[in-house]
Amino acid sequence: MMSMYTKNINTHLIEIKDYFKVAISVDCVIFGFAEDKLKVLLIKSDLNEYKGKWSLLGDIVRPDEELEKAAYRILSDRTGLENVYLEQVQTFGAVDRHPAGRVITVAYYSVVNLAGICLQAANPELHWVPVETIRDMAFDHRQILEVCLDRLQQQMMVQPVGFNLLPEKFSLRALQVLYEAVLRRELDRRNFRKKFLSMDLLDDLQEEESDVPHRPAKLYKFNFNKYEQHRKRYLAIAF
Amino acid sequence: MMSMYTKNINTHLIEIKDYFKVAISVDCVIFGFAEDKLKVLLIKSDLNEYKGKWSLLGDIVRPDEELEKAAYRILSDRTGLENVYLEQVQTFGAVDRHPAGRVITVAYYSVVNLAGICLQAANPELHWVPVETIRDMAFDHRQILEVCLDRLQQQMMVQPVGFNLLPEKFSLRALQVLYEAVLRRELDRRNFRKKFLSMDLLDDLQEEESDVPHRPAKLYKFNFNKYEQHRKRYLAIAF
DNA sequence: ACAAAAGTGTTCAACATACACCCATGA
DNA sequence: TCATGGGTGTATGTTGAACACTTTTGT
Repeated sequence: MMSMYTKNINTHLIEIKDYFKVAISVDCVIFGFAEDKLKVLLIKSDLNEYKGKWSLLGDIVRPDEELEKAAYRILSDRTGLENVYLEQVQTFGAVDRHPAGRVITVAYYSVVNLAGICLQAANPELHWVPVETIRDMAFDHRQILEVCLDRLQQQMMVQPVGFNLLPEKFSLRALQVLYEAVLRRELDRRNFRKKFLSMDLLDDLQEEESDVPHRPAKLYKFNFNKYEQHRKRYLAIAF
Repeated sequence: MMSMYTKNINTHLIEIKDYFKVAISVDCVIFGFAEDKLKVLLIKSDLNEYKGKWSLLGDIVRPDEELEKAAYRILSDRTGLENVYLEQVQTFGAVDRHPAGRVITVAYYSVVNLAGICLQAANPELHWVPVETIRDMAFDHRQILEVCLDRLQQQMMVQPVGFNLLPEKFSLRALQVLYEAVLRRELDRRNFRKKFLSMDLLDDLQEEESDVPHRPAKLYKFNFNKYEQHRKRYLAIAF
């Protein structure tokens, strides 16, 4: 029974049937951004059925634990980060989705600044994998990833989630590369800059990049406070 | 044990603890439209704790049942309708949300043409309740309703879900009244008509209203096929 | 003839898109 | 001086918003 809390339900086979008819887990799709690519934090599955395949970070929810708390626990256990952006996406409950029995999983996605993370030394199997290189995954995790990626793309256009993927100080170029990587399309540089500068939510830090082999870019910081105050509501009917 | 399948987890107290550590249920927020008002199908709770309060339609998920199947089952049991629009919204898992123990519930919303529904005679407690009159509800159902209503409002602006709330043949006026009721704001008639007619997704049926004490309106039908083919993808970055 | 809702067009402002040149820096 | 990306403005088309009168029907 103890092992239920210390082992990971996705990487170690547990006879859930002996404890629960139905078990609840949380799976986290943790997005990061590095080398101009969108990445996801994944672990190699230990489970025989899925030996060597990539798996999301997940765990069962403890009987007295809130769902969101469980997601934060997984996140801080694996990345050491607290207070990160986290959002529930969807629940996956296919009867045969887990070989150990009926495991219904609630998927969350998170966006973190990958640069500020020391992966736990205890987990050499943990890797930041570029999203576009991912093919097979364990369980239905490929599908979960897909749905979370869709959600991220939608949110990026409507809320300032992207800034959590960058360091606090960033150039407009970095921001654009990020948007292009997540939305998977090229954007016009002048229009992109115009748009973000005209939103008036980027604080000009009066600083510049250094150590670049070309003209250094100005650095900005996203003003979350100003955003919270001037939040736009969404109006147009269009489909 | 048998009673778990025939009784409703939200209206009859069951000692879940004896069977499961955690139970999974599905709750359906079923929207309808009548008398120019958005309504939800609700039932009076039988549970002592929530005697007389409104409750969503829900039931526990059977061990071998897909989540979505469970939602469809609830829907067709209560409304007799098949093949309706149904969408998963969010999962609610607060530790104390159900007095019978830990019950994690997956919320779905549905939109149906209320006119085509005969409520099951076996359920005199079932009612179409105008959304704006709803105050207290059993459990956390008020919160669930709120979240589903938000989602419905968002979807209405981006996908043609609204048409499922109307009869097959409808006037532009009826469509506008529906949008105004769901989005809770007035819309300009000329702009509304222009927008929907220019989408070119409404088939002019060459029919008119009858028995109205004024000039009869033309009737239209939404062309779902055409929509599926010309689906817009959503582009602008705005927040 | 009157009441009640149907139907219709134009103007203006805001915003998305397309597009090309000069500038600052390090090598 | 060259290579590399940083930084800028204008013109055009589309779309949303505001707004008032005529038409058709039933009573």
